[in-house]
Amino acid sequence: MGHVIKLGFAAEAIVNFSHLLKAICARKKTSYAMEIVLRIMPMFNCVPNIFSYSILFKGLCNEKRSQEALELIHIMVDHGGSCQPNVVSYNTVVHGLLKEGEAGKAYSLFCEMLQREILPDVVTYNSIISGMCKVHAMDKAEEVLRQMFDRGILPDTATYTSLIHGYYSSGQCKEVERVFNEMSRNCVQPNMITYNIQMDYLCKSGRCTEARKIFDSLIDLGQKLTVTTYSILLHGYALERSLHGMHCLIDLMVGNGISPDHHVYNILIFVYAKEGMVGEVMHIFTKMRQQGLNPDVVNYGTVINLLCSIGRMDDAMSQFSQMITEGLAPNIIVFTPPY
DNA sequence: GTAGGGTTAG
Repeated sequence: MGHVIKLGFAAEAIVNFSHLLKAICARKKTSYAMEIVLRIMPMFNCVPNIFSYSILFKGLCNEKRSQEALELIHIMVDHGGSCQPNVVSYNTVVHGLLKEGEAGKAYSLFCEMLQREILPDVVTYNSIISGMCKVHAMDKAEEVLRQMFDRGILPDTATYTSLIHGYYSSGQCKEVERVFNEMSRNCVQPNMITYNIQMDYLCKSGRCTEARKIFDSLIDLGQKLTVTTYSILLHGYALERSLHGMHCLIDLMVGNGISPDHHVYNILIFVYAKEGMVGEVMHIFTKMRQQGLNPDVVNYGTVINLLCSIGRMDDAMSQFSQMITEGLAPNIIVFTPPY
């Protein structure tokens, strides 16, 4: 901040402010970022631009404060200043509202952007389609897809990936096949995320072998796999209780230079818990700290759940206290273990 | 040199 102010030249400072705002929002201090945009920047004659505001919108939505983002959009419009929300601003807030289950408000905001003659683009439609797919309203999603074509906006990989995910999770595999065909007809290629969703479905349906075939073919094609892809297959092996498969896969992952993350550790904790190997669970749980990963609320939930299920309530309570000490907010799962 | 969408764990 001192550096930005010392520059004292607003035209250049504005981009530096963007980096600063982004970093502040990443630390979940969006209220502070708002204070900078609305009060401190003007104090230094540095007029916030549309990038500054977009960072705030995204920050608010990430903190589940999309309602406030919506209000800020309205303030900008009503105030009629030189910096007006654009398609990115609307997209960010529409997406945030949908993520918080506010489909009605998201739709109203979508209508507002049309009224202000801000044209929706492929990202706008993808957010809406993905929102529909998440609540398994597949007919509605297909309707929005048609609207999109009517407006001359072509679906891309993300559009089709949302539809594929939606059909898989509502158990309509026949439709998944149709979407894949439509994709290839329209020359839109599946990417890693599409394949991850397909592999996840196969693993959760007890078809790890088929998922593994896709996995291997991606490696053969020289695709850079991420920790997510490994996690999906690892979870598949965990469901099969194939500890051998899991260990081989982790060796492969580490050999390819990818470090285990919270998901990976949690799958390990979970599978050993299911096997009743409590000592091993606690060992993994402490090992993640040594690797510089602080357990998150899901990791604690898994361990507390295990300890309760075997009647070790004192140990469960001590893990619970530790979790609170580390500033983690317990959620409903932590409070509803199977005892 | 600064902003938006689709995937994984209890």
